[in-house]
Amino acid sequence: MAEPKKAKGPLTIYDVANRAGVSIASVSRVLNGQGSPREETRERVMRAVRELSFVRDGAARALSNGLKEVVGVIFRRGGEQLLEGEDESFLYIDVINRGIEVGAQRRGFDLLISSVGFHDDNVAGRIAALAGKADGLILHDRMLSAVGIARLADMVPIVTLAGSPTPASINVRCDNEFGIRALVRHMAIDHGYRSLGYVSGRSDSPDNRTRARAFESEAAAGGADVDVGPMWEGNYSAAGGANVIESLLDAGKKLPRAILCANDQTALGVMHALGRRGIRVPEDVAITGFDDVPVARHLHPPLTTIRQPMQELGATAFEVLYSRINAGAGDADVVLPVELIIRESCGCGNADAKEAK
Amino acid sequence: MAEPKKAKGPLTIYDVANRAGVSIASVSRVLNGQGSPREETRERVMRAVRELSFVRDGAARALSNGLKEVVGVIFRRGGEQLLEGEDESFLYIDVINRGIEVGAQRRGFDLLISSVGFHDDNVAGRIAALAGKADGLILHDRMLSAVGIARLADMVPIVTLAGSPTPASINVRCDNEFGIRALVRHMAIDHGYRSLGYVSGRSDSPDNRTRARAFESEAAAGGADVDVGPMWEGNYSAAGGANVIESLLDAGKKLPRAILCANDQTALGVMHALGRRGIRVPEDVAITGFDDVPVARHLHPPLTTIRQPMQELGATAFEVLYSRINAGAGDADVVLPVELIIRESCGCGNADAKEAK
DNA sequence: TAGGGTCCGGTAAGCGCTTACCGGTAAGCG
DNA sequence: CGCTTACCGGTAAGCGCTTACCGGACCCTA
Repeated sequence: MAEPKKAKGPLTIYDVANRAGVSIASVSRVLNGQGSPREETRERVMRAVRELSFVRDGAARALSNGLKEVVGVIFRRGGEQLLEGEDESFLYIDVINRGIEVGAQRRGFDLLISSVGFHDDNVAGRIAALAGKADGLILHDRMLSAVGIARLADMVPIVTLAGSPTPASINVRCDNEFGIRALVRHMAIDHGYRSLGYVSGRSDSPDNRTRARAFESEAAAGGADVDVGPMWEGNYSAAGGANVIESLLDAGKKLPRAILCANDQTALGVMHALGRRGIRVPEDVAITGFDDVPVARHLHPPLTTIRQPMQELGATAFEVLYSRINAGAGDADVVLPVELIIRESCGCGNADAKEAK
Repeated sequence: MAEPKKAKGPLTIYDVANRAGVSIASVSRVLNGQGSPREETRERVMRAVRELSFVRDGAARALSNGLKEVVGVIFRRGGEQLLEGEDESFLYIDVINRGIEVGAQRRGFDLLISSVGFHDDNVAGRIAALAGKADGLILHDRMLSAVGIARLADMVPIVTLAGSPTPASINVRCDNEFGIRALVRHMAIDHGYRSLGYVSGRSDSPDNRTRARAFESEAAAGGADVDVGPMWEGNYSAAGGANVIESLLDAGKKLPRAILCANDQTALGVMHALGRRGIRVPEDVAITGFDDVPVARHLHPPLTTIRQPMQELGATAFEVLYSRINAGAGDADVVLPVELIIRESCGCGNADAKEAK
């Protein structure tokens, strides 16, 4: 009864070596494709591995190699409402994360994800813990201040998404400026709307600041009237967008002919609020979004928006990080192109033909 | 120039010990809250940690502790179209994953995620690799056969989602049967529809089989006519749902008064197809979904469906896995309750009042 | 003041793997 | 037939951390 079957306990490379009648070094070499083991040796090892269904322990490999083959991704989750099925913020981040994952897979990396709640204290601690488990980190928008990033950065390589580059980190984003300008031109020139509004995102978001600035500058260039100001401040959420409309209307303001929204979620909220007040889209007020999240095409009317290549954004973020991990250099600010997606909320006729799959 | 600042290279516990003038054991003890270090010792260690912004290496800890504090999640991603912004399957899995993540966080675990494409070979290899990096695995629907699971299971603890329990693994799912029966009753009894159809999901999915069976049995109990058969076979995707309708119509079949769909995605496709043929929902044909993904409420008309507590499903899956990891036992089949969400696609009047946030 | 009990904190082993290094065997050559 | 060269494969060190074990310092009691 001392050793009838096995000592159990997770298998190690020693068990495999025993079974195959070789040394652990040989097992390791075969498994890594290093050196040039004799054909017979390889066979025996592989057979033993198969028979025992052995898998090397990732932690031990990481420790020995100095490479975990894991990248951490960290982002904020909605709010308290998370558990009530709220959809805020869901899509956008998840789509990007999938892009990261696809990119990572190509290099044999896996994604370690971790979210923090809006009111979490000790965000830095959570991030640091993640850093210890990964070879590099990808931070979504607004996770950490520049100094926070700097401190982190001499622990592990950092890439931020939709943030701003810092001396210590690389940033990946889409061409916000081009997108907004295209939207403004479509509204002001193609449709001839003379009054425009912009429902902003969170005011501390770099993406949002760029968008707002581009909006004002392009609208001015087009000679359109512009509505901005504190009443137009949203927060990237549907509720935020709805609020802006509600308070504008409650204050007796007249809405502009067309409203650009900081992102699709906001546009969704805006359209809901408009609907509740009996204001028609696009007949009374034209609406546009930004992002082209999957749901955008299912809204009523389908949302005209800017498509961010979200998957690619993620994949690129990973690739950039990967080369950093391997001591590679590269640009500090990577910008991906966007595309104008015309549907109906801007006032264009039924675009089903173009949208049909 | 031999050691002006530091030898660089990632910090270790030795660097901290040096700086604090104590031994590595003390550093470790302070960091883990083990033993009872003198106040002064604790202070010095903490200060050194802060000054160096030191973070323990996760791999080394994992190796030493025999606990990685990581759970792996694996799922299939859509298809080739992934990169074209297709939304198939997105929501459902992502929402569950977030639930897992929230649950994991409570225990100090992180999520290691990995997807496999539909046509990937070597799925087992990918899963095994993941297993090596995690303390346990959560598998989404249809990742592995029962024998595959059995083999995996003596490597790490396994929990499946929406699958079937096996001797070696635990399964977590929602109460499909109850949900479908509630839907059928609502359609057959409350609305009095006498002919019903069911557009199925993938035929190899346990969830789908249960739903189909419940549909037939409850419809029979209600004395309604039932349309089933090979022409009604979908695959959980919007395209699949649309196809069913197209081919039914092309074959000159008459549609039943109400159609239940295996999930919301399918319902979405069905509604699109119906719309293209000029068939009104719910006036001509009533439609229902299953899942209540976030987009369901934004469809036209808003979709009547069954709400799965998706976040909770995920959180529960984690919790179950966690207790397994800690040698705990527990039920092999965990079932969570569902809820009937009545909106308008079933023929009920505008339900905005109930749905308004 | 000596013996015994408490606490702290240091030393060192070991977690499972990779790999530098080295010794042994076989093949090649003169 | 003896020596060189090549090629495998084994031994052991070390990755960064946790913790069992042990010894020293200090305090209390007799």
